[in-house]
Amino acid sequence: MERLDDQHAAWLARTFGRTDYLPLTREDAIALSQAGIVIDKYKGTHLFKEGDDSEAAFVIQEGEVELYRMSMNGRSVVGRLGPGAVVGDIAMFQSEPYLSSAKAVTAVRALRLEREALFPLLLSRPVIAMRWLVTGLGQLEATQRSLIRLMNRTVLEQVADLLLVEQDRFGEVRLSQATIAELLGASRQSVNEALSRLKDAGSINTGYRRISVLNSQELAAASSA
Amino acid sequence: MERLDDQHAAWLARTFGRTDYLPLTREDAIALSQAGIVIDKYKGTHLFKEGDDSEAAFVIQEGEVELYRMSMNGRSVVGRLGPGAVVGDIAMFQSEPYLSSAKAVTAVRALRLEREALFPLLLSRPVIAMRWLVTGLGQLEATQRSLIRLMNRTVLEQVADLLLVEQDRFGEVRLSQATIAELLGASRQSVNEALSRLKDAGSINTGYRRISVLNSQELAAASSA
DNA sequence: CGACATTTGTCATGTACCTGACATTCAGCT
DNA sequence: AGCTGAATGTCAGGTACATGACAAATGTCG
Repeated sequence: MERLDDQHAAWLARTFGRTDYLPLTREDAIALSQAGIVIDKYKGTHLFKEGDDSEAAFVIQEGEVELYRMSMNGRSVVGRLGPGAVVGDIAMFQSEPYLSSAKAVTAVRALRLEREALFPLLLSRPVIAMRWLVTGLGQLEATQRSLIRLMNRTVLEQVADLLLVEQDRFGEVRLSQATIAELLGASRQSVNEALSRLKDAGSINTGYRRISVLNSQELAAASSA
Repeated sequence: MERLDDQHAAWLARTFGRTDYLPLTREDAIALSQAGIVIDKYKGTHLFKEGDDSEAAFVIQEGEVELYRMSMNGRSVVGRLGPGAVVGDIAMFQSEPYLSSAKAVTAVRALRLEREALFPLLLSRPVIAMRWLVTGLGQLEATQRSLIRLMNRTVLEQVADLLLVEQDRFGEVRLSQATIAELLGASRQSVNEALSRLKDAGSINTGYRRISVLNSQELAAASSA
């Protein structure tokens, strides 16, 4: 059990709000991991839903979570979050119901932190509080980027920008065109057309649920960032 | 001088990341106000510009600040922030240059906190760190709302939503149509048309640089939130 | 008070994008 | 292998919105 804790703590120190200037001590990391419980969610299930009482926040450890909100005109995806990110904290700190839903798009493992356990922890462990702050501000930055991506831009430019941001270290983006369309609030047809054009220009290559970036320079130019 | 400090401290306790569950002691508030210096900015001047080295963060005390980014297609406004809000912290915590510009749209008074002073303060005063976190998450929430407002919505719906969020306690919004258009990333003409329609429907009244909300219910319906 | 700047109201034209519909291709499963 | 659901590719028609160009109204300042 001790060994498992250590492993978990090391993981947290590496990924949760990672900064070079805020080292997380072993004690800190263990305190964090012991303040919550690890939960597993199957693909497609919800961590929480819009309107639920915000009892807990979640630190994602494995998998990907989609934050979205429903409205009369369908779903609006606010963001997709991976390991190291925090979800559900906004509503919890504001003592209001969750304002968006969080769904596991893959199998997800997360650390669930109840309000009652988290607050004392943050107040007694400043480094954890700072790290939490850093992850939050990281999300704020990403959301600002999404905003900018949408404003004053054609679908072609939006797609180019999204591909640049979303590509992994192999230059690949593993999303269906329908998903990309949802992230951008555009129609799948428009995304398809944009991708075709980028492909014709030689900037990318497309496949089934896979897009590979061939020329970042050209893409950046096409995004008119 | 003591009295001035007290006054300042009381102000900070009231407005900065205000929560009912995290009381800011007088010592905390004074420590915060003494960690930085108060600066004044004339209308139209910049607190910082995109690309500048991120040396400091600012807590707005009076006035309004506009956060925006330039691109090939013109300005994209990320947000407008008033008293109690924090700007410039994202870049500072990430040790990167500012990624957006902050301009005073009115005369602005702000508390300027250098990186070197702020970090020790946050690490030694957990309540301040938590409050900082709360303001950050509040901004994240507002930005998510902006995102949702833009996605899958017509200009009419966007305008209706904006008016609901932006109205003061007298039901008034003091923005020019051009400014609203910029906030939404739409054209002034479209905003004008949307406002005309809402006015015809009796939901609002319009004047020079002023819009008064007459019927929030109808507006909410028109926003299809 | 009158001159000027800002803001609002309205038109005409072009186009990017959405909706809906359908054929084709791909991946996973038995 | 063959079947099935999911994802991609493509077309036609309609529309919301951008752009550009003015006129009218409102505020501001000498």
